[in-house]
Amino acid sequence: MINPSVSIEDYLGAIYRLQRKDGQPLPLGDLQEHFGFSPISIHEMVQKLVQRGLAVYIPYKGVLLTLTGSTTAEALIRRHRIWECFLSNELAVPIDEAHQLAGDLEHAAPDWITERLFNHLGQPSFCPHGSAIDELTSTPVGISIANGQAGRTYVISCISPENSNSLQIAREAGILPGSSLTIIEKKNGNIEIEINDQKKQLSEDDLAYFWGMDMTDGS
Amino acid sequence: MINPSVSIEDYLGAIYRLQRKDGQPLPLGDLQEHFGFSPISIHEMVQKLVQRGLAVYIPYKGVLLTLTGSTTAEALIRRHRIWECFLSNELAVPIDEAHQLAGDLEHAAPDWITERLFNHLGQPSFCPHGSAIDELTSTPVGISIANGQAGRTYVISCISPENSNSLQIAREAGILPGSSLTIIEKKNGNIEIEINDQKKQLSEDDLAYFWGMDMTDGS
DNA sequence: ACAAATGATAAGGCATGCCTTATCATTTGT
DNA sequence: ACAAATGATAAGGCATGCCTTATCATTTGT
Repeated sequence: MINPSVSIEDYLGAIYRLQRKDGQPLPLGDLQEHFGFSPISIHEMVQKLVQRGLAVYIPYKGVLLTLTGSTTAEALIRRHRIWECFLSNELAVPIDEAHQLAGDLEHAAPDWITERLFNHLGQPSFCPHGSAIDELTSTPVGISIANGQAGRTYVISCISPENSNSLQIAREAGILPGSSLTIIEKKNGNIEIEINDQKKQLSEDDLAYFWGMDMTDGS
Repeated sequence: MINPSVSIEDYLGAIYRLQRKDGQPLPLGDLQEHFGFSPISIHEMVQKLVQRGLAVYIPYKGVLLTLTGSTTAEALIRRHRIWECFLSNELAVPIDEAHQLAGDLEHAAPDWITERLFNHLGQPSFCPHGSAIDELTSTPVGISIANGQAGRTYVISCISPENSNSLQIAREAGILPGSSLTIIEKKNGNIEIEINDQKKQLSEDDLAYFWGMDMTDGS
């Protein structure tokens, strides 16, 4: 409790990231999908969070973080994003690998070290995939590219939600915050885009991870 | 084995650092003193190293690392020292805290990341307490200050062996590699020194951790 | 409204890395 | 050479975070 274990921290982070903005409890099924553990293991760990006063569990509904849980999760995610900045900006690690490694480093480095790192990095505002470091709960800027219109060009603001899958897709497609992305054509679940002067086909589901602002002239 | 656990790595590192240069086995008592675990736990873990082909155990004598064990330990210690450089040089973390934190980070970051960090840092030759990064087995330069002579001035080359105790003493006394240290007087186990224009009293045992070269004029 | 789907929970298991207690073997000092 | 000190090892325990199997409760869709 005083020192949450790595597992406890991972659960806190997952709940924080997966939670609904409307304050509704997060179904355990969502956590199960996220971690790939058995429902019983998820249930056990949630009970531990409850015991430690980090979460509240409403049977048949889901989990909610308490204020303590939420605060702890925020500190964790802040550490996570600062490490991502370091790995990406200073060591040129691709964003999907940076995300994964930050998941280990965030547990190893205490807050005060991470704050020094934050200053060392020049107090960046955003992590490499575009999430804000100081306003964790801010919603993505613009619209999801899956909802974009053919013929329009969008400047990517962020990749959200941040997970191994979305960041791997981003790396493979070469789409980063700041990239200009043009929608060429949409047809039955697939979208043809132009990015970095290259034409690509991506599924609507994959493009839902990308958020951006319409930068087409006159719009 | 393919992925040694944190504990296994810690044992490898400890054995490598504590091992005799003459190739004699390291008594388990030394490991016990280092970790503060029970003799049985030490014995159990050593058996695990043996099972994994990382060490050889000679009953009533001690442990020896195999080639694999030695190589793995060297990679670990190299990672350790590179992280120490980062924490000390870039984030201005005191060397004793850097040592401790590096003990966590070394397990979290894989070799390839650490190599990028090494390059990012400008391929430093020495870690903050003066141990070589590329020649792990090199013996300290000069003599141990505990064996120094009154009236002589030494430039500190390194603090060895590197452990929480020695590095904490170094930080508290303000002694770092590169520091000039003058021995004022030696009397019954205590040594009076001048460092950074300040006079201090340290025990012979504590000063044994510091190594340096005699820089007195004309010597 | 009721069956089917989903969720909760009890019981028991496993690996890891620690622990204590107790017994037996070897080495060491005088 | 023999007692005392040290080391080895067996047996059993504990917390953590996973697992499977099985049973019971609630919610959901039609």
